[in-house]
Amino acid sequence: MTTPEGYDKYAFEPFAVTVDLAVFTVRAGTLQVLLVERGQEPYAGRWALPGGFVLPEESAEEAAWRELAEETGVKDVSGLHLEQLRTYSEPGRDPRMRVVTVAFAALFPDPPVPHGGGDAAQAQWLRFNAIGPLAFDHDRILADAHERVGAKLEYTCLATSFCPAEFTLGELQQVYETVWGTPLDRPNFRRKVLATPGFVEPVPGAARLTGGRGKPAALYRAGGATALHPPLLRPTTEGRP
Amino acid sequence: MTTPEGYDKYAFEPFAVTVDLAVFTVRAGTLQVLLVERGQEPYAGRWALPGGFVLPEESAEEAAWRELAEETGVKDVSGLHLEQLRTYSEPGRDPRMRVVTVAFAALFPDPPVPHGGGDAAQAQWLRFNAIGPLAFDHDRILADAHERVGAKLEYTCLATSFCPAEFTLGELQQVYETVWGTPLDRPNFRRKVLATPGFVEPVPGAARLTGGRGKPAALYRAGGATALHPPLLRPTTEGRP
DNA sequence: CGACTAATAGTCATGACGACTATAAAAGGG
DNA sequence: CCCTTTTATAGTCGTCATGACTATTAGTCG
Repeated sequence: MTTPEGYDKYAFEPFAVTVDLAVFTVRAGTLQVLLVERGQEPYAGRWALPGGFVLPEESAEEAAWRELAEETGVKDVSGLHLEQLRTYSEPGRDPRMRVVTVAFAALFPDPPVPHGGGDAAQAQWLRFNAIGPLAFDHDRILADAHERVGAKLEYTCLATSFCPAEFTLGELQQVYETVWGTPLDRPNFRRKVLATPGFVEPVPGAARLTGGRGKPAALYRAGGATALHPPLLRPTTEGRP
Repeated sequence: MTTPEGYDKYAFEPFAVTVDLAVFTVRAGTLQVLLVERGQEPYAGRWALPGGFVLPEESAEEAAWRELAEETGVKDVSGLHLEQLRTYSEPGRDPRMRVVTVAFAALFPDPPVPHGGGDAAQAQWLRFNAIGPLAFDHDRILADAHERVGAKLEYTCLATSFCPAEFTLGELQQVYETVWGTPLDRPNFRRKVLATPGFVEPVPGAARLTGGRGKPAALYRAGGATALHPPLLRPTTEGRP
């Protein structure tokens, strides 16, 4: 038996532990993912999820926050949404050695600049729909992350994490439509969002945003609620396992 | 930066990777958890979740299945529900060394015998409500597992995994009430379950079980569906984060 | 000024759900 | 043997959430 009683330095195999991040954003009605291009074998030239080793004195969560700041080039990433997805540990997932990775899903609200400074290997935003095969098992991780985010939009207020501090209901609806890939009825979406206490609250200054054509929309900001009761279910999705 | 490019044997700290299992069952209207008593320091004499090291040639899932069979003493554990919960990686969670654990939640349908054979350190079933402080961070893992199972009852057919192959609707309702700790209205529960296609299907032989007092109940078995649309929400739980 | 666009305000029928009441089929006690 | 207790099953009723629409308002663009 391999119970954790009386650890023997040689009773177990040491593994490398990494974190991998699936960072999403919604820009111009498209869902985008932060990716890095691999420079070395294996999978040289392929795109991969940003990530890195968990350091000796940090947890996987701390490593994920650190990587999130490093890869996006943003100093203050507090306030972003970051949650653990699951852990991928198949023995052959990295051909070089045994690597166990803790995957995270993160949301970037305000579309940041494509790629900032001088670092050539800086991460880039790519359209979720136009992503070819990724390195390692990152296709699966990304698919799992997408499914998780889509599911969480149903029963949490997560969608506001995709939006800037102040947003219109049209922008919020676009988040849902972009992540789910389904159009929603605008009046019904409005009614549902406004009927959920604490989901959004109107910006008091009677502020209105005049972006382009059409009637200017009222501005809202995220409310205090975190859960949606009852949930805002995806349409036409009958039996979803 | 700590990107996974060009692994150096000494660029990372090796961690021990374990699995920990929160195994639930419903027996006689009480929720019970499989626990082992620790014989050594640290936390000697305390109860802990069963678990063990991930072996060099197996994934965390395979390790969890192996541990599930070992700790319960049941040969064939296929068919049981086992799912990954999340990974706990705080540097100080094991005082001896750096251990990253992948936690799993499992369900045992038919209440197995309290503890089987000769092994003195065999795992035992304890009432969920009467569980003192566990070893390590297992209190938190157990709480997370309980919350996950309770949430999954809402929107999946998971409850049938707590029941034997053939069961009455009263038994199924007792699963919900036991895990959630809330009484449910029997006629409404019936209506909801029977109205969900594929949740349960009646046993064809017009079979009826006469257990004790009262009118005998019809027998059902699990249907083909896995998801519940719309979900069966917990009552009186307004804003749940 | 008028077409176009987008936001906002309704309407209406259906379905799901909570709170009940009523009936049926067994066991057990006098 | 009847009557009470117990549990399963059937049905009712009002409310609320929702999907599918239609209508109105307030701006830009030509």
